[in-house]
Order: sequence, then C-alpha cells, then structure tokens
Amino acid sequence: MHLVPADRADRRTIDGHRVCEAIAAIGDAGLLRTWADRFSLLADANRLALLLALHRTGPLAVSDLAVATGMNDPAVSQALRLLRAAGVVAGEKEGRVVRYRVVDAAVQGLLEHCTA
Amino acid sequence: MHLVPADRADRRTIDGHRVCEAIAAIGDAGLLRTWADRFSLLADANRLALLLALHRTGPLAVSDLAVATGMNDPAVSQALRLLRAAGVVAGEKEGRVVRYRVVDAAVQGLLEHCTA
DNA sequence: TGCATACCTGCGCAGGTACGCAGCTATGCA
DNA sequence: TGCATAGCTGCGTACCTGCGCAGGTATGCA
Repeated sequence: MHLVPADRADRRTIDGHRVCEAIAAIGDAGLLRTWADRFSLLADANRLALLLALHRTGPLAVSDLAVATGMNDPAVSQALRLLRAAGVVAGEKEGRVVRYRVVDAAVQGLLEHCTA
Repeated sequence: MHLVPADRADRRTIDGHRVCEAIAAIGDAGLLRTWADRFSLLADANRLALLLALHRTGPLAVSDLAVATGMNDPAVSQALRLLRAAGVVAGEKEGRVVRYRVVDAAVQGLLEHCTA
C-alpha cells in the first residue's frame, strides 16, 4: 500500500513499510483532531477539577463549584462556557441557580479513567 | 465533614454539603495536576499522531515519524523530547537511527481509549 | 579522510489561553 | 419597589506553546 501523500513521497524513509503502517495507525485527521480537542479540555487542572466534581457528585451550582475548586466566579463561569460550547457539560436553570452536569459520553469515559 | 479550607470558609454556598462532596471528589491536588499534565501531552494533534503511530505500530524512527505525520524533523524531535522528558516515550539508539516507543502505562491506557 | 545522513538544539515569532477586574442581567425576597 | 444574590460577559495582561529556521553532533559509507 502507498499511503504516503504525494507532497512527501520524495522524502527519505528508514522503513517505508512501517511508515505506511504508521499512517494507517494515525487514521483520519478529523477524528485525530476531535480527540486532541477533547484532551485539551481536560488539560487544565481547574477545568479537570470542575469536571471531576460534576462527574462524581452530580449536578452542582456555579458558586458551589467556585468554593470547591478555590476559583472565583468569573473563572468558573468562563470555564463552563468553554465546556458548554464543546458540548461537554449542560446547565439547567432552577430559579437563579444554574446546575451543571457532564453530558458527553467520551469525556465521561476519560474521567472514569482518572481513578489513579 | 468540613472540607472547605479556611481561606474560603466565609464564602456563600448554595448547598454546603454538596460542596464538601465535590471537594472530596476532586481529591488530591497533586494527582489532579498529574492527570491534567498527561492530558496536556495528548492535547496536540501532532503529538497525538506520533503517540498513536508509536503505540499501534511499535517502535519507529524519527524520520519515519516525520514522513508519516507530515511534520518536519525538528518538530518531531522537539515533540519527542517533550514526551521523553515526561517519561511517556523512550528512544533506543541503533547505529544512527533512534527508534522510539511508548513506555507510560497510563498514557497507553488513554491511547487505547481513542478507538472511536 | 571526506561526505552524506539521522537526529538534536537554540532562538525567535506568531498565536492561543487562563485569569483578574469591572460591570451587566436576571431572579427572589422584604 | 428596592436590594441582595447568582451568574454571565468584555477587556486587558501575562504567560505559555508550537513551529520554522539555522546550525551543531554523531554515525556509517566510499
């Protein structure tokens, strides 16, 4: 199989066959980007703390998240906006309190993985 | 239980009990940082491509990784240096070729998780 | 010994990100 | 109606990160 794109077909390789295997292993660029973006959302300690708190204790209000993590309100709000835009969390308004929860299955799977 | 640190004990909470649960759910700050750093290493599409290629096809040389990912050599080298400093990959020198492989079990587990 | 190759390193720039501060909107209560 | 609270937003700053370019080191071959 010749999986090497034309624009880099002239480059030297150590083992051309392994290169093709590697390209196959990497797979679709879009899917790769999707996973990289997911990991990026978990790559900040504060966001990870928010997500773990939500995932392990269920729906929580913004103020409570701020106290639990030691962040101040705008920082929590901004982090939640980012996560909400990515479809990772969703907020439900109850009066003037908004309770958030984790709704993305892939991220939930990753959070389960953080047990040690 | 009173898990709220003294410096934020005077803050308003919606449900104090849930806050304590959340703090317990977040757990140790050091462990949290460790996981955030791990996710950070996977949060770049190029690094993730390198790691997937190494994890799924076994040891590969730097040049081959460069061709497979479309990066140029210094970029691959720098990414591998970062991963090596974090203890995620290790390189073995064979003549003038260095073949890298993934050696961190936690990262291997995360890479297995990227199947969809 | 001379030369090409495989890999590494330093440097600088462009781009992105997280956070604090100040201020806004909306809800509920007296 | 007046006021306090819960949450959101905009803006500016400081910081970090990824990459390309140029150049350096080490290995193998003629």
